[in-house]
Amino acid sequence: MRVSREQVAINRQKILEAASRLFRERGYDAVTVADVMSAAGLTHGGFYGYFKSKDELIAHTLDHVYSQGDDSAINLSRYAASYLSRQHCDNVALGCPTAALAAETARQTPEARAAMAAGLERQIERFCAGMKGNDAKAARRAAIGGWSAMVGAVVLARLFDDPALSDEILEATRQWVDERKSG
Amino acid sequence: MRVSREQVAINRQKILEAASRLFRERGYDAVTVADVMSAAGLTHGGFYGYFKSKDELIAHTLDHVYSQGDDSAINLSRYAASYLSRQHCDNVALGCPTAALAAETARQTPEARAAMAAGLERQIERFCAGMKGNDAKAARRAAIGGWSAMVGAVVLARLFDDPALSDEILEATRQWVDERKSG
DNA sequence: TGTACATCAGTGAACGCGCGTTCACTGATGTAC
DNA sequence: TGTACATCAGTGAACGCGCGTTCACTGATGTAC
Repeated sequence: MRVSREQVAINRQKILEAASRLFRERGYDAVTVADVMSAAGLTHGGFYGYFKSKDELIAHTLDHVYSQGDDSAINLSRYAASYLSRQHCDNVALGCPTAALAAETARQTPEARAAMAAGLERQIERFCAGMKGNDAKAARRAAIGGWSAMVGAVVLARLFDDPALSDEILEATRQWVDERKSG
Repeated sequence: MRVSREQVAINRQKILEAASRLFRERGYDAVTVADVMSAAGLTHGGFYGYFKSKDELIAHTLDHVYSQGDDSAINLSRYAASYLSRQHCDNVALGCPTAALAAETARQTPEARAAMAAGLERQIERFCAGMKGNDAKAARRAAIGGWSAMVGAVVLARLFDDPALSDEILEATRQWVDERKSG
């Protein structure tokens, strides 16, 4: 059952979207090619018409997810407020791919690593662009330090079953990042 | 070939040590029971005399690795200096299990999650105990914020193939944590 | 515009492999006398 | 202390399952006239 070129393009996006959600939620290894195709409304056999291998899917999914959005400046404090929220912490599947997958991605193919590394560089640039003050070096330090703290805090907060402790990690880091900015 | 009780205790430690190294290095899924047993100098069949399942090994390994060391106070800045070093960043296998495995552990069994969560709580307590100043709340915030930043920075730094960028993440975060402390 | 044919996206069975786990067996250890 | 036997840690073959991947086939799409 051949489908139209248009549908092929749509299906490719569906596969990437499904993969992006599932990988964040369960990690690369726990998600099968059949899971992804099924979530995209297709059967597993068709997968290899779109990608050469599961490894290629992983790299393309990272390219895809980090290519969304623009390169506009981001205000660190404002970003931290939503990044370090319970909502984001609970929503792994649609949340930050870095917080969900960074450590695992470091063990994937060079292509996957490169895709995420490129996304991170862009993210840091956007934070830098959103910094106030005229000391460029200090701004970059604050961008990197703040971003590290956010990613680390969400990773740690997701480990606690006790919501009080989990919230404390998020809230303490949010305040700490803010204090730092005004210090 | 039965072995002595003493040897059994030694072998158990060897299995846990091997698992702890391999899991950090490759992640839980990429390490097989046979890999662990082989690294411990045994064959895979004997595994189930020590643990009920691979999942139980994961939880016990986390218990094991987080139970090493005492509950003494840690100075955040001093700790950051070694934690955010190239040496630690490069040595995943013997480095911080939190940086290597936190996100993946959040998707493991409740027992594994609990083991790591308990380790994190203890770690935060040790940082709190090492804080100067008499504002307990601010100390705790600094302990949590600093620890989040350290974990996040190592996770991010490990993604970059370019050592200059990787070093920048580590160094910027180290300075940022230090600035914060003196602010 | 219609028709005939080539193309090829999608299907689902099948393959091979490696994994976690089980098990019959071996032989050294531990125990009872 | 020595001897005889029971115990059980370790071995490696085997099992069943699920995975990534392949493939023959189907039938709708795209193309050429």
